[in-house]
Amino acid sequence: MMDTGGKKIKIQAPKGTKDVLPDESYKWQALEAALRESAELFGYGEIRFPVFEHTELFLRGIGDTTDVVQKEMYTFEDKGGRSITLRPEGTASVVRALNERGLASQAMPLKCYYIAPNFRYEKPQAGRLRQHHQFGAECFGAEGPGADAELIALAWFFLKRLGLSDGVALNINSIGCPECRPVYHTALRDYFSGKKAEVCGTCLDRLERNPLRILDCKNPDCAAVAAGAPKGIDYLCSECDTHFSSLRAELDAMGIPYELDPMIVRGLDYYTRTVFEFVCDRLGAQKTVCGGGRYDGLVSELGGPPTPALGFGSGLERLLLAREALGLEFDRPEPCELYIAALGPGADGEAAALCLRLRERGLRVERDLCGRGLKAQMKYADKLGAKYVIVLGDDEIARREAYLKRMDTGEASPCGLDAGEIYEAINK
RNA sequence: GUGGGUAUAGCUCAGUUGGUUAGAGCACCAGAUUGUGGCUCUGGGGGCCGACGGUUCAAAUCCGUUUAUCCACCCCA
Repeated sequence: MMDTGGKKIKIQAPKGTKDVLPDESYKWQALEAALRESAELFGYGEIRFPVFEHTELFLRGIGDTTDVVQKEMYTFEDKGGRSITLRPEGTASVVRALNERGLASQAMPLKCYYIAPNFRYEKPQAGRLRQHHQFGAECFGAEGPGADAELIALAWFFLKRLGLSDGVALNINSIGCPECRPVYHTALRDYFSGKKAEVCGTCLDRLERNPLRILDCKNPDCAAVAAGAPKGIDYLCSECDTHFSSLRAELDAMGIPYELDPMIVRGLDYYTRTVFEFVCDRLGAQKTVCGGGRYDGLVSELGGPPTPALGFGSGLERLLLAREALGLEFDRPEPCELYIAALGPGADGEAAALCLRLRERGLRVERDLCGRGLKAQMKYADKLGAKYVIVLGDDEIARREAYLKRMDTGEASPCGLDAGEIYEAINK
């Protein structure tokens, strides 16, 4: 709320954005800590990159026929006349950054992760925002199915660590490579061309642009037609087929449960071979909590050396929603350990100094900053969950001694007004 | 971009067939014999009833428009 010439107007957060205030940020911190630890256990190092990029990067990287590029990007011209876009997803930026640094000279495999905001001009709904945050992991230089298995294992690992393994299911598919996919596309086109009357308008459009997407249409009529469509798995070339079955064997060996889902089609054009998603069915319509796959062609598409690669993205907001749906809570932050109630202006300096000395020793200490009376300060200390309280008045300062009161039992014992002594008394 | 629901205090919501100065609970602040929290009691601050326009003697209430929000489609994390 701000006052502009007598009229109060409310300025609210832009559509599709969310604030995280201190009473909730501990959840984000705990979530992020779990994600970072998981990534690092798997040998992934953090990468940081800008929030905006040249628009061209996403046009080439994501594919200019995708919905993300066609209608969801925050694109603008900067003062230098460059076309700039707020990053709608992380993979293109990672590839760009690594190419720029000379990917070919890096030790392979190169594994990195990020936790970063993405921006898409969408119509918000449950689990879908215009600014959302993703945990992403990308692995470069590993062609074999072991990399796919390890990446999926990482996703499985952090989801389990977050307590979501029971609420989440893994679906995998292989959409083939530039060798075998055209064969399948042709088969799909042949199939759907004979059924044009039975599918919806957008699917007719998809038939031209990307017939794979028809398989994913939620329209019941289209789904019925799609059910009889040729299966991509039957058209994989022998290399892709071997890759996919080896991946499944490794997942089986690790005991990671999954379903084969021929309907999985990722909406980003760069995927090849393995695609997968973890879905939480307690989550409403936007229930994919982690999705990714292999993108062997992207690095060279963006000007780098031909490099096999794969990765996933996982939405932090959805992870938090999933935990909430399952009734899981995060530990609250440590409460205040000591509250110093100062009485009268003479005590303020003493209280300020004690607070600083004790904070230097690593203690969470608070004191009155609002000029409140003793009773109000005690109430506030209680609200903070303070474990101890010291009342500092002229008397105590003159005697250099005060009572250290335990808030849970109410008992108080004398304690000298010395940071060291107070610290010892609290930590004994 | 398409469709539906909802807009009253910081939060959760009441508000009778249109009728005086718009309510409760929680939260916040201050008191209940001068320096000690939780329980209880009392009091207080805080809303132009989302915004604009219309009908009416009279609108939080009826009508229209708009904005926001929620949910679904599309797409995605």
